[in-house]
Amino acid sequence: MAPVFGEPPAYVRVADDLRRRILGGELPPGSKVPSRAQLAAEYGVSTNISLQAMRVLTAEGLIEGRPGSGTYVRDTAVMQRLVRAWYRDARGGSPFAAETRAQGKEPGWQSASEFRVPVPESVALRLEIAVGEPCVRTDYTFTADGKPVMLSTSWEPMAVTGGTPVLAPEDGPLAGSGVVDRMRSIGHEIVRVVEAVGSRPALTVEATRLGIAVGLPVIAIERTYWTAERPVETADIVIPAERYQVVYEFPVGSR
Amino acid sequence: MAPVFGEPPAYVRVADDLRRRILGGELPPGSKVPSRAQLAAEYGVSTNISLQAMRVLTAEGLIEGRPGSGTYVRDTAVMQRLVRAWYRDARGGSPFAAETRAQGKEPGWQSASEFRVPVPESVALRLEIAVGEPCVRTDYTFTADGKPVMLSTSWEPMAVTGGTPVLAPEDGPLAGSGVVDRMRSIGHEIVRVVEAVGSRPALTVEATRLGIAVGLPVIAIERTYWTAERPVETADIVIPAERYQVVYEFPVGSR
DNA sequence: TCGAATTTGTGCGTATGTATC
DNA sequence: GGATACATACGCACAAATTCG
Repeated sequence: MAPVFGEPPAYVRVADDLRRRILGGELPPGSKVPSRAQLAAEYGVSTNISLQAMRVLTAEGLIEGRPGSGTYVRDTAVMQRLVRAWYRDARGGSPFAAETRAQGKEPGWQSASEFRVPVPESVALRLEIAVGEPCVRTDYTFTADGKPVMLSTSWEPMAVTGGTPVLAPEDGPLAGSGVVDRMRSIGHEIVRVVEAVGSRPALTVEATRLGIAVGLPVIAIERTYWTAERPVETADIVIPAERYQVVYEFPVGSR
Repeated sequence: MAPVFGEPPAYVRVADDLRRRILGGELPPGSKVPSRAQLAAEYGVSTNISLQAMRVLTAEGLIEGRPGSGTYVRDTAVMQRLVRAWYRDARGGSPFAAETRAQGKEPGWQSASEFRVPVPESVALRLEIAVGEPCVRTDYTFTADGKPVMLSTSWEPMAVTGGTPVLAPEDGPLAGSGVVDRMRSIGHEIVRVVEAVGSRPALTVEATRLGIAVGLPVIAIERTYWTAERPVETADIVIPAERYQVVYEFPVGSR
C-alpha cells in the first residue's frame, strides 16, 4: 500500500499506539509485546510495518527483542542518582566517596597521572591558558561496588601545581582529597565551580571502560573550578545516561 | 543473501564505513552522501541495505535526507548553553527570558494549561501527593529567535493553587513570572529547587515539537520546587542534547 | 515549459538463519 | 524435531519532490 499523503506513515501510527500502551501501563515492564504477526493482524498492516515500528521503540529504549522468544517491555531501570548539591564541595574531602556511601554502595577508584602533557585547545580555552602549556592530566575510573560508574579526565596547569606536594592528585599528604582541599593547601582558594552538562553517544574507549555498548548516550560534564582570579582545574566527566541521573540542588529566595 | 554468523550484518558494515568517512572528514558537513543506488553498487549490497544503513546514521543525527534531492551530511551545530545558576531564581522573574536575551536571542514561549488533571504516579511521587489528585498541567514550548529550544510540562497540585489568582501560570496578575514569585504571592515561600538531570532518546512527540530526529538524545530534567514543608511544583524539561549544554554554577568554600 | 530521470520515503511479499520453547 | 519468533536480506512497486535536459 502506498503511503497516504497528509497522515503519518503506518509504522509511525503503530509505534505511537504501542508506545501509548506501554507508557499507559497496559503493557507493563517485563511483559511480552505482541509478535510481528499479531501486530500486523491487529493493525491491518504487513509484518514489515510491525518490524519498523518495533525498531523505532527499540531505538527509544522502550522494548527489547529476544530472538526466538519474543519482544519485551524493558524494565524501567532504577535510576541511580549522583548528587552534585550546591553545598557538596563546601565540606572538603572527596565528593564521590561520600555520595556513594550515602547510597549504600562501596566506593572505589583507580587513577593514573601523566605530567607535562601539552594541553589541547578545547581544554586550554576552559583553563584560560595557551594551547600546549604543560599540564598534569589524571584519568580516573570511579566504581561503586566494584562496577565502573563514572570516568573523569582532569587537567591542572603545571603553572599552578608544579613543584608542590600536591602535583599528583593520588600522591602526597592530601592523596584522595578533593580538588578544593589540595588547591587550598598550596594557596589557591577555590570560590566557585561551573558544570556544563551535555549528552552524546559514548566513544569506543569510554564504552569499553564503562562496560556499555558503543553509541549509547552518556552524560558528559565539563567541570571547572575557579579561584577568584582564574580557573585552576577542569575535568571531563562521563556517566552512562541509561543508569544515572545527576542531581543538582540549590537554595532559592534568599535575597 | 542470508546473514553470515560471526560477522556484523551488512547494513552495520555499510553504516560503520559511512560513519568513518563522515567523521574522518572525507564527507564534510553539507556534502552529499552517495545515493542508495550508488551505495549498493559500491558495497555490493541491495538498495534496501543502503537504506537501512542510512536510517542508522539518520537516527544518530549524522545525515539528513531531502526527498528528491539527496542525503546530506548534517552541519555540526554550535553548542549553545542554558544557564541554571544557583543564584538564578533568587531574583524572581522568568529565568528563561533573561538567559536567552543574555545570549543575544529573542525569547518567546507558548503555553497551554489543563485543569483538574489526575496526576500520574511518576509525578505524584515527586509532589508527594496521592495518585490521581487533581493538578494543573501546563505545557510550554520555549523558543529562541522563533526556534523551539526547550519543552516543559509543569504540574502543580490544585490543593496548592486552587481558588487563587495564579491558578494558571499564563493568566492573572503574575502572568509570565516564575514559579517562585507566583507561589510567594499565595503564601508559599519556595526555599530550594532540585534538578535531576538525565539523558534519553527523544520520543516522537518531543522530536516533532523540537524539530529534531526521533531518537536523538535529549537532556531530560526533572525539576522540583520545595517550600520548607513540601514540594509545590514539578516539571519535566526536555532540551535537545545535540545543540545545548545545561550549565550549573555554584559557590564553593564558604564554610 | 514540460517531461523524463533521479532520489528519498514508504510499503509488501518472500526467503533464510538462528534462538527459544 | 517441530513450531514460533526475531533478525537479516532481497526484489519489487509506487508516491512525492527535486533536478535537469
